[in-house]
Amino acid sequence: MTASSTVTKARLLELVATLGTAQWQDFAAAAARHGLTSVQAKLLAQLKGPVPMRGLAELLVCDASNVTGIVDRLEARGLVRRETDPADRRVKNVVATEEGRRTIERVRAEMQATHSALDALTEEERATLYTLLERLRPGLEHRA
Amino acid sequence: MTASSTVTKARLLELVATLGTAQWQDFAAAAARHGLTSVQAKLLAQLKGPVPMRGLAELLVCDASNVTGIVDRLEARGLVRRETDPADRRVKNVVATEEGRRTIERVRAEMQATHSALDALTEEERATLYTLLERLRPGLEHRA
DNA sequence: CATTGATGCTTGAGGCCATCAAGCAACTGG
DNA sequence: CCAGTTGCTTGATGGCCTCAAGCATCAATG
Repeated sequence: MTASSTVTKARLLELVATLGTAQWQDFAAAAARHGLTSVQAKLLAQLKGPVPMRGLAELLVCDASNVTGIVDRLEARGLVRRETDPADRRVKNVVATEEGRRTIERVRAEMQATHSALDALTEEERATLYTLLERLRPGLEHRA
Repeated sequence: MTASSTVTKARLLELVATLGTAQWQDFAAAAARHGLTSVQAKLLAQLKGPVPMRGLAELLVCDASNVTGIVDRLEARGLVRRETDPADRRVKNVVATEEGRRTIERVRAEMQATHSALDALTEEERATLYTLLERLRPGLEHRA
């Protein structure tokens, strides 16, 4: 049993990795069609409301100084805006402009490969998949 | 039903994305502990046998000229070797050295977050998850 | 053969991503 | 008011990535 379990686990791991990169490339390709790099699109996707630079660095798991450049480029295209926080003038809150929101929404809609992949499942199967994946989350996320 | 189905689909999509990036960061962190960038590790992971540069470019979905640099850096560290193909002297087959194989094997083993996440499922659940994910593959992969 | 074309790889220029160290501005506690 | 902390930016350095151009080799044709 240990043996067969190990095999299943290794294969499952590989499958998850394969699908993960396929979805990522689907996302990157959709973003590229709108002149965005994947990281720019990912940042834009996080902006449901105003988020300080520091918060973006944590969401993207990278250095804060890196965020400066990414936001610079998005701001230069008018997809994003910096607003200095009135309560603490050190922090700059980043908000998506109307065009930024429209753009990221289109990117999401244009992830055809991902959408068609999910369409291959019935609603019930999607629910099953969801609960299984939900159980994976704690193990994957409690890392720095 | 359309409405609830849509909600489930959007959430599922987001969950898949979240887990995908979490796993990728687990991989990147493990690679970094061995002084490898994520792309270098990913390339190394593809080398079950000799693979020509062109083939690596397809596997990594990037330009061939990019592979040159990545292999250069891996070769400089002795993790990989270029062998010119005897049948066609234009092609260089890349093979992992013994150290390269050992290194990537350690990286795989050290993906603690991923392993512990999978340990949260019973073997039966893993099997279910596997078949569900397997059904997603065709939709995700038949894109250029 | 010799030429023409295609294919595999590399090089160089240019741009983005990523980190680190250093710095400035603004808040905070005493 | 002053020392320390925090949020952001800048500059240096290096890796990733693409495109255009180039060299070497192979394959097909006359």
